[in-house]
Amino acid sequence: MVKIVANAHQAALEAASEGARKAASERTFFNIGKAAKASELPVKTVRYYADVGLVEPAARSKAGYRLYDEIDIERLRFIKSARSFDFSVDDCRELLGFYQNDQRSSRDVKQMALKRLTEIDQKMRELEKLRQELARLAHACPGDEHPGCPILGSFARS
Amino acid sequence: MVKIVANAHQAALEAASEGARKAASERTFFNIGKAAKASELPVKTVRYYADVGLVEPAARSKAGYRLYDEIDIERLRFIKSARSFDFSVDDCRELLGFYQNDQRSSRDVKQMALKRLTEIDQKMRELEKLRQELARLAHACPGDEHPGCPILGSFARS
DNA sequence: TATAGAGATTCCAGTTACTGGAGAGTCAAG
DNA sequence: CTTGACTCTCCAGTAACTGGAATCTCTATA
Repeated sequence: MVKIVANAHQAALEAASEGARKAASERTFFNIGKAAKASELPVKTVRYYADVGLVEPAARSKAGYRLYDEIDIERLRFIKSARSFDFSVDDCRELLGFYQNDQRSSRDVKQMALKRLTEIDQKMRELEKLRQELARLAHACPGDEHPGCPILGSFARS
Repeated sequence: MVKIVANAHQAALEAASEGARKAASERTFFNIGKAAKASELPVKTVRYYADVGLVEPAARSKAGYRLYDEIDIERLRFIKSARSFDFSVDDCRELLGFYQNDQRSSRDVKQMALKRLTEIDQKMRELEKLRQELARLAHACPGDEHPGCPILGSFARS
């Protein structure tokens, strides 16, 4: 039996009792609005992830509505987390692949994490340099009604 | 006397008809390649800045070549510096406006610098949080040939 | 049952600051 | 006169969405 949940109240009920009943032949679908809410992503973004083949809905309704099952929603949540670390969408695709592959090695995942980490470190070093220099300039600037300004001066000179 | 560099023999005429911005005598023009080299910007970028009205060439040759004078090149260099602090192109437009306006107040410039500074600080705080959390996860990951991985686990859970 | 309103669809455009490339014209040197 | 280096304009693509238009579809209510 296939169930489609499109109503908020009903969806809540289904979601609530989700753990209790994964009875074999029963399947609960969520349309995009519910999937978005459940994964805390904007609808537009969920649709985008489907478009780029990152998380495609398990099915479509007769009317063409995207239908997400619980595993899809898990995937969406996974992506949301990975994206929050600024992994690119492509990296997310790869991470999701690892996630779904129980033959993976944690080595591969760790490698990606370390790579991302060095990128973050690099970015932070750059920002720190900018911050220092800009702070120095701002500090030297009187910030009054006169035109004399070491910030502009520095930009002009360098 | 008007001096023209880089194949721009018609520039004199055009510049003259535009009205003298430099007292009547010597004017040297550079075509986009020279201007790019002088400002250490890619040709494409210089052209782009012209397109978006950030730094428009003082003149055009008969054949339609962009002709930059020294002041233009100063502007390009100014923009390059400002951009290196990650001021947006719009902010650069504003900063350039200040730079070229001797009625400016250093207050306005300083305000922009401080705003940029808080943005940088904000970004650094975010990155620092990411870095810590990701480092924690990576540290906890064995990085071996087994599938068990706290990084994936964390993404799945959160 | 008619209908209003919420929510879904696709497709297109815009965001930022460029960058790459095609096809064509221009210039100086040999 | 040809060659090669430059330059021109215009179009497309980048990353990861986001906004909006025009058009269904579903459901709750009068």
